[in-house]
Amino acid sequence: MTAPGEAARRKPARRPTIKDIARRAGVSESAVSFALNDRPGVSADTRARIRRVADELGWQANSAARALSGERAGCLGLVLARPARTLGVESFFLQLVSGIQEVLSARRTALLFQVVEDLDTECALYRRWWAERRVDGVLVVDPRTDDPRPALLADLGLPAVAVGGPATPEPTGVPPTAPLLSTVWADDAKAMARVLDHLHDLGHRRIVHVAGLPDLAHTARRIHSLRTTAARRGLDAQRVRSVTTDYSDAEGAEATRRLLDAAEPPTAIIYDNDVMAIAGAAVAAARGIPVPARLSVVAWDDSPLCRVAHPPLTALVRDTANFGRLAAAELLALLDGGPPRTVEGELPHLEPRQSTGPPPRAD
Amino acid sequence: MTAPGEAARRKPARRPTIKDIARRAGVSESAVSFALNDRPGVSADTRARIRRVADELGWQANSAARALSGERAGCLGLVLARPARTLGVESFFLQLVSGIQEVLSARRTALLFQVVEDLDTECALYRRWWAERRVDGVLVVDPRTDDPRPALLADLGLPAVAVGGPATPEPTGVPPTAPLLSTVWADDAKAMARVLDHLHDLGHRRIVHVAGLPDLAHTARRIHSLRTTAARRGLDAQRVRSVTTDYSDAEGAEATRRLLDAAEPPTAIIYDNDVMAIAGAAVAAARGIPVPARLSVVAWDDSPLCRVAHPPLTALVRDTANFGRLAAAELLALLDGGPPRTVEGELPHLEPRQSTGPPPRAD
DNA sequence: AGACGCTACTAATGCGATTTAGTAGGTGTC
DNA sequence: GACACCTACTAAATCGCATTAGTAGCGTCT
Repeated sequence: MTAPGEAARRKPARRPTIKDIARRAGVSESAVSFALNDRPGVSADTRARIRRVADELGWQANSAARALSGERAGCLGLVLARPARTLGVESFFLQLVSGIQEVLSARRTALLFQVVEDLDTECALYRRWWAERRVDGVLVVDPRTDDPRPALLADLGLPAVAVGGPATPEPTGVPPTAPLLSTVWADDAKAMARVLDHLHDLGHRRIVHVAGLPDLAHTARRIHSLRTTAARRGLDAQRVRSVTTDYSDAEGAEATRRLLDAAEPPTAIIYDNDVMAIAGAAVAAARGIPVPARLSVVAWDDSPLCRVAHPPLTALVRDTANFGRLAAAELLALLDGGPPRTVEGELPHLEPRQSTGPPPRAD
Repeated sequence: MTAPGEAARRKPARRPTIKDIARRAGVSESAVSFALNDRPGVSADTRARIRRVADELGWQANSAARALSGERAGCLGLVLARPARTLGVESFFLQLVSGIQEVLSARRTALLFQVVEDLDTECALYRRWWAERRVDGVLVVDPRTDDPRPALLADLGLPAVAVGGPATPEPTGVPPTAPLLSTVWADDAKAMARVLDHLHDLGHRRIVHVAGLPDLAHTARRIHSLRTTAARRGLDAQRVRSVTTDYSDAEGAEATRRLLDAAEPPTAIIYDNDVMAIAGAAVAAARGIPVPARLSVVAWDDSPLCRVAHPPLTALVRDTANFGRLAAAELLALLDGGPPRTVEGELPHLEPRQSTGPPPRAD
């Protein structure tokens, strides 16, 4: 009657605790804790013995117990706010995540990953994770021009790294609490200038940038850079400009159609992601417009697709996994008490392929 | 001197505990626990009052404390074992994950997601998660024909759902411990039969299946189905066959090149994913082989890319997010003490687009 | 009126670690 | 030899919640 669940299902192996180690090593639990956490208070001999026993038993700290007493959850969070519709073909996130985890796994830190529909849900999730003490910090992606997240996170005291750009250009007004927000970003402005230079040097004068979501910070930076670079080169703002989309293949194709139907169609188009670039190239192909003879195409972000496209697309290549590594390292540094920093990742470089060339003679 | 960290960094808001609620509601902590967990032992009035106070304080259970006392971590795990190289363009996983999380978030369950290099690391990770009590169960993807994971998980007593196919056809030998493994799968065999029927009806007699990794269970099922369906239809096994790849665009393209160079090139190719299909179509385009006039192309798994390709690719469409929902629901049922089950997801359906048509007359 | 049972609670214990406050035992000092 | 002092440990408290074992109060039955 008092029998412990000696039911049909055989009980799986019990997980060893420090108590088990203590008993087998003939010491107290505290000694075990000291030994396994590299704290002083145990002799080298005892420490070695305890370590050996722990290994024998295959002991691993119970993460819940550790989190409860030690303040640290040993877990970081990453939320991706994307309407399911645009959860399309993008290697970006898996690459980023794999880079992040390379760094985290070395530190035995787990990553909580969640896809949500919108920004509000994302914020609610941060609150919940904070209240539940589920994560020690978060990686914030897709920073926006007017972003509520840094303030929220500062308020909660949740350490964070903004991946992809300075979410807040400068702390404005009264800091609510000391923000623990680092930033890892790439110089989109300079990259855009390089692309424009490349096209301009080839002879293009009518260049359109099919941008992504307008309220993302990096989109704003790219648009701004296009404008200033064009001005610097004395290009006509009517002919060198940006149009915004939602990053989907559908809007990329639609924008391309509109552009090609215009009285003075562009001779080069820069797409803010690979999917739109492919979609755009397909539109051109469908209309019998040869690439690059009559239209040059550049994709921001490379992918296998750009390589297998016909013709292969000139692309801005960046090492996304490395970006993830950088971000993870920065967040860990923050958790270790380091100061918030702003770190610049590698500048994307232009990989010329067969989708760019000089514009048709008439232009 | 005894001042609590009244340091430079202002202390972030303290998270309320049940003790705070108990004090404010004038009851004991146990009463609060009962009230908030829908257990008997408190009157309706008191329960309501406690709930109100908890809401006011914005209380959320500390996940570590709950895990420590309540046995449940409130967290599930998903490991993706992929060499970084093939972490390419695939909407499959993000879609799957977003479906999974739709179900989980309703139950306040988090998802630990990790990308690793290989199967061994994946197994090690399961062990660690188990030892650390980090997860209550896991979702196993990419089941293989000879898969070590079911046995390991059964051994650990870690509930799991195999996503994408019966990892073990039937429990063979002595079951180590009662396995808690459910399966969610799609009938790849029937889907393959449909594809083959479609192509056969169009008149194709030389059909090649460019398959993915040969040791994945669903690849095996597709290959087997191709063979038996071909036999049933009286097709020549020399002319209707499968070749395997690693799913990458590079191998997809390479396989296509080899096939097209053969003495009797196929008139139709079925690719096991969208990336290879696009790469294959690009190879055909590069050789001036018109699709579908001289070569029909079918992609297994749809994506925006198939739609924007030129011509748009005929694809086997499946609702991946829904597959994720199904898997998550099954795992939760298992955690609630339900029996392991095998659930069949929706059959993928063929979406004919412009990449398939009758073979050239000569054939 | 006492035994009984039920409701609505409180007190105490445990989960598995970390951490603080002790406490033996040895060493050095004058 | 009394004292301080360090080393190497142990005992006990703690984290926040769940849970089990009480317990007080009240109505009911015989």
